[in-house]
Amino acid sequence: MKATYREVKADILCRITKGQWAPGSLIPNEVELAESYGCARATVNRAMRELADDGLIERRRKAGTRVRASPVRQARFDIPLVRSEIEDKGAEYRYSLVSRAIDEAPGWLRARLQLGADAQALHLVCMHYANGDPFQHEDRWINLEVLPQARDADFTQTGPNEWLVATIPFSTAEISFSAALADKELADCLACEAGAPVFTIERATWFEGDANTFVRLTYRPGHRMTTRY
Amino acid sequence: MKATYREVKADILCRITKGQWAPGSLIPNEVELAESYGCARATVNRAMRELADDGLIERRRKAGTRVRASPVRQARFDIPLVRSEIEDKGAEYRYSLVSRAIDEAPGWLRARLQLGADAQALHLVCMHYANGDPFQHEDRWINLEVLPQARDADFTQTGPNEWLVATIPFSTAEISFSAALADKELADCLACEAGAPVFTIERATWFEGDANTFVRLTYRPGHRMTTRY
DNA sequence: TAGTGGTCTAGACCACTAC
DNA sequence: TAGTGGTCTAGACCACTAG
Repeated sequence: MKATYREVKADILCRITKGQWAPGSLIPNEVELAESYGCARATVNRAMRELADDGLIERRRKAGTRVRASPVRQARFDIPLVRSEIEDKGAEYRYSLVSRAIDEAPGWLRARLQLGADAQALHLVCMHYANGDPFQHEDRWINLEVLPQARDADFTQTGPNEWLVATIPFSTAEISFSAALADKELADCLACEAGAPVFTIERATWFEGDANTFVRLTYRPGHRMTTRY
Repeated sequence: MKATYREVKADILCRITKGQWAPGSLIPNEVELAESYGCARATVNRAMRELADDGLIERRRKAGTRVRASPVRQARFDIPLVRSEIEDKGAEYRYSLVSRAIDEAPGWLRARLQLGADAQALHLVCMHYANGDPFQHEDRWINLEVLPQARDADFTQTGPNEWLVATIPFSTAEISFSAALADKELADCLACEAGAPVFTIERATWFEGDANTFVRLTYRPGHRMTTRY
């Protein structure tokens, strides 16, 4: 009795996993549960809301709450700065600038970021090392129309990622994961063979409607992103 | 005045993105915010709690609430059933069983799932098609010690995924994304060339401490997982 | 030890929607 | 239109922890 919302949540979860409340079936309403747990309705509400957020149950006004027929599995990944990713493993982080150039944004980039016809972009290629071993290759474009100060920033000592995090408070992003082949240049940087399969993350970010940067991060062969739920 | 928690959340988010509250800086406490928004403290609390869940702020009792210095970017992916993934695109789903065998679990699988030395496993290879085109290759192992009924299940018409979802109410999982090369067999199934880079998802699931299944899902070349935040 | 967030309550009103 | 979840309130007490 006098259960906390955590206890209520755990108990409901338990009943679902044990099969007591089968997939698709209706769960008692909040008032009934509050009575049976001896707590306030708000407490049950919070427990149920979190379960709904976790994708385990489905709630609809008037229709009540049901156990999801096929639970929506959600994987949640943290996308840290490379520096933290490496240092958290206890490895030593090193950064290096491979190349820097200012150019008109190529067509595919203009399309992807919805840029104007003659948009100027800063193109950086960088490498991130863990204990001296190639860890991640970074191919970055920065929109100079929106971030003209990037032109004068020094990217020889620290990566553009850290500069951007400090410069842009927050932004929305589109992120995608895929597999690619290492071409000759990438293979040289990552110290692997050309034709090796590599895991890549692409991310485009916008701030107040304007695209400010696009980056393709390529990990050394064999890299995995792992999570639990 | 009389703001809802959504309005409070939006306003705080706005102040952070606009740079009014810089990364690392202290945010007014709940009581102060409640007064300035003209709402109850619980309303501010809910807004702040959600922002903390989203990784934008950090809260500690007594120390107060701060804007995260480097926001933990979190990407959330839905991992749907392949069937839904395909049908949601408006494509026609088709399933096909490639092979079925019962064997001792190989060493790597026993290690990965912490199985006993002579564990029996059902090994299934399946294909999922979208509008007739190869979409996903499924290489699945089911632990027969825990799920002996899988031995008699019919996997010629529907995939093991749907059977498992119906059989196991809920389970914990470890999921990982990586890149691989298509070998000859995979290439034949996916109608691509051997040596093509492919995106793979591996998932192991446990129910009450016992591993019940391991699956490697391989998508056709060019597949992307995308999300926004 | 004092200040902050974490949680609970009892009650209220509202918004949606299945019937 | 009635039943269900969604949200807000004013107040209370508790748990943690920085100083």
